[in-house]
Amino acid sequence: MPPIVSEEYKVNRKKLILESALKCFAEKGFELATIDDICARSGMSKGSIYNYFKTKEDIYIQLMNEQTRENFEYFKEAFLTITTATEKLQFLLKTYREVSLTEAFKNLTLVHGEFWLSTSRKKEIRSIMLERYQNVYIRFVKEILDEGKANGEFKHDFDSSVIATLFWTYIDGICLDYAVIGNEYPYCEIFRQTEAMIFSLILKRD
Amino acid sequence: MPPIVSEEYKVNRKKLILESALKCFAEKGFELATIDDICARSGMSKGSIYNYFKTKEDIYIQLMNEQTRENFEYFKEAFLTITTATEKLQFLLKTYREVSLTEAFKNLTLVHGEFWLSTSRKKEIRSIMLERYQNVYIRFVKEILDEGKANGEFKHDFDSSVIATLFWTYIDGICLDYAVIGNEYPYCEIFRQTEAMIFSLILKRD
Amino acid sequence: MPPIVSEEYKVNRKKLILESALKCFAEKGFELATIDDICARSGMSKGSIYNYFKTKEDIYIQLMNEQTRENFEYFKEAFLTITTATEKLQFLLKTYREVSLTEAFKNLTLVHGEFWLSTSRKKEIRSIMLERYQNVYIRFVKEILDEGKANGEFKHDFDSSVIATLFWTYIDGICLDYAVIGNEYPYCEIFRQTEAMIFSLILKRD
Amino acid sequence: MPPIVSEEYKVNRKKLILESALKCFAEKGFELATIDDICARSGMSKGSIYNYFKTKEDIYIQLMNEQTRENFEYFKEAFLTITTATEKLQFLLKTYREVSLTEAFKNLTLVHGEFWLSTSRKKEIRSIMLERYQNVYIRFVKEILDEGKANGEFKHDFDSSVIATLFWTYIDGICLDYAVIGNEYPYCEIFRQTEAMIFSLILKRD
DNA sequence: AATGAATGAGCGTTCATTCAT
DNA sequence: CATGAATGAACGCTCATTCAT
Repeated sequence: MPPIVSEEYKVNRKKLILESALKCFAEKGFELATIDDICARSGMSKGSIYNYFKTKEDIYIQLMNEQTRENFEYFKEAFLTITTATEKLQFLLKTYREVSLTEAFKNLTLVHGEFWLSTSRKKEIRSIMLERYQNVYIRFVKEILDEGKANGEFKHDFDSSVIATLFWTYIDGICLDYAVIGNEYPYCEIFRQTEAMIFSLILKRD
Repeated sequence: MPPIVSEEYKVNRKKLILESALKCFAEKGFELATIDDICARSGMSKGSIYNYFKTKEDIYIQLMNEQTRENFEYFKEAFLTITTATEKLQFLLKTYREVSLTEAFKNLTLVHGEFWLSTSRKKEIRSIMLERYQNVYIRFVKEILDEGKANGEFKHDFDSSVIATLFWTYIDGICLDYAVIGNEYPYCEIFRQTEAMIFSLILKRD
Repeated sequence: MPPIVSEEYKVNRKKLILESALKCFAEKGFELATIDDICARSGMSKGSIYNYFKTKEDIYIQLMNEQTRENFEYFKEAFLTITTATEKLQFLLKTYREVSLTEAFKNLTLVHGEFWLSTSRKKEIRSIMLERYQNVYIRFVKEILDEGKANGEFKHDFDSSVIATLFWTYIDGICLDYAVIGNEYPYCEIFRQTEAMIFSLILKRD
Repeated sequence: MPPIVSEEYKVNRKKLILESALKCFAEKGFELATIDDICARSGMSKGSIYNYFKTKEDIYIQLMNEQTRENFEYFKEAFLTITTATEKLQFLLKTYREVSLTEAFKNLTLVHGEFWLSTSRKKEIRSIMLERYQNVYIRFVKEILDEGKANGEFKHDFDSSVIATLFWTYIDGICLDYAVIGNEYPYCEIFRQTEAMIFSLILKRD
């Protein structure tokens, strides 16, 4: 009657699969990475993996959910000690600027990109992806922007929804191109320039 | 032994394959489109297609070469009657702004995106893609920027290489997100805003 | 070491499994119904089910035994108040004629059919199925026929073994075709006609 | 431009696959026989088989079409020299009676039976099977019966559609039970008895 | 040059059964 | 006796590429 294995055990198994999958996806891309690859990496059997996840796609979805959750928890945690909207936005940008440089993040970006693209043709996951995009990513930045407006930090003559979209579009563009092109990409300059431009759109001029 | 079929014949066959492939890739994506799809569309046999192209990838590469060539020929042609660098850049942006809205271009963007991403993992085509990126795309904008600098239209305190990169990064980001998200994406505002920002970086203030 | 759980408990558990299995088999067919389906329906665990039954096949076998036992108990019970062989046969036919029309029985027929067919290729269960066929089904009708002969109700010029076989062959054919074809099958006419024919074979003419 | 291989070559390949499939299906049943089994038997590769057939199901469907076609061609051919409806029906019954005894036909019956049963749960093939049942099997017998009515050979007080259905129901029942039970089944007596009964339903009494 | 039949490794997924706890 | 996580062989099917004609 009591569970045979602890909840913790199961959580760890799932984590193991997700970690292994992430490595595999990063290495070969989502499509090219096989369930067998994930088995080999995790040391688990095929059947076991399918006990924890419904499909290969499901692994990706949950992987992204986990990552997104961790990301935004990290930001929210940090924001407890940050009072201005300006600093929050700076923190966000700084985080992306710094993490983008790691090899792991570059691989992750490629996987995300691959999935993001495939989204447009796969009806079933499209809504999941778009919902997360709108309700997590866009909303998060929009709230900072609105806070800054209310604060008096930011101007009032911009549509925070549009600027939030623009924010992520630029981040997407930068991360993607950097992930593909690599060190030849003038990453730092582009990032700095973009930050400056975004702030010039929203900050009140002195 | 003279060739049995004329050079022109062969060029036309190749063109037919490329056109068919383009439609197939746009419809289903590069990975999901099959050689059989291309056969069906072109009315040619598999063997025939492999006479003209080494691999499926090769079809894509040559397709992109052709498209890129046509694109920039179009721009160069147009530039014959455009004298200022500012107007050239405006023309470039306007072209992308307008074409991006077409369904066909959105599908094409997805295919390019798919391939651009996969580039990072496939050694063989990586150099081809990067070479084109640098020597065609970046260079083209860079030359306009440098011309503007020389002209006195633009400021001198920016790195035209960086701004050219930034230019395409933003275009990439916008086209990609728009292609995936669709009509919910505030395409026009983002595009206009981006244009304004780019010009604010390079134009001399009055 | 006395048993930890009562015999009654075990009987009930078994019954629960058999009932759940019956519903699952009827719904999806024997092959397509999974042990997990049966778990879900019964609320029991996989391990538990395998404590009571050796294999999935074993579940079917015991299920059929139970059903057959109940069937013939029902008939025997009813026969206590029926004196003539003619009426017994009529009762038997009437029961099948009426029950065949229910959706549940149609699904059951499909499962039996599926298993009956597979019987011919599976050595292990073949003898079980054939034994039941001969010693229960055929014998039951044969005894009625012999009783009728002894009674003077029926003629003596038929082989009761053959007629019993014929009886079930026709019932099989009718139930099966009706179960597959559905409402387009002229069920009533076929059944009535068949009854008439069988009786014309065995009844003494006036 | 001309086909690389002759039409005849392709027809033979298809025939080879169908023959191999039939043997595999007969040996193991449709579900349990694998495409690999068919490959092994035919000496062809998996891909090749899928060049000729869309799915495993498709192999079965075409196999049955071919068999049905051959069957009824055989009957129609024979009927050219048979003038009375009575004799036609007798020929039909005789053919089944004789062929049923062969091991090959028994196996075939099992495969047909398996598929016939599965029909009820598979929407996609249901219509194909039922259409063939009604428009080929039932119609064929019905036409003989109507011919006999018109001839004056048969009575007029029966519904030829119902009797045709009854005809095949009995044939189905007999073939199936015989295929499963084997030599213990009193095949000849059952068949003779059934023939007599059917004719007693339709023949005018002297 | 054109054809298209042949190939076969490879894929994601299923599921009856086992067995450590 | 109960549990349910683990197993892994097996399946139908795909598709880029080859090559005999």
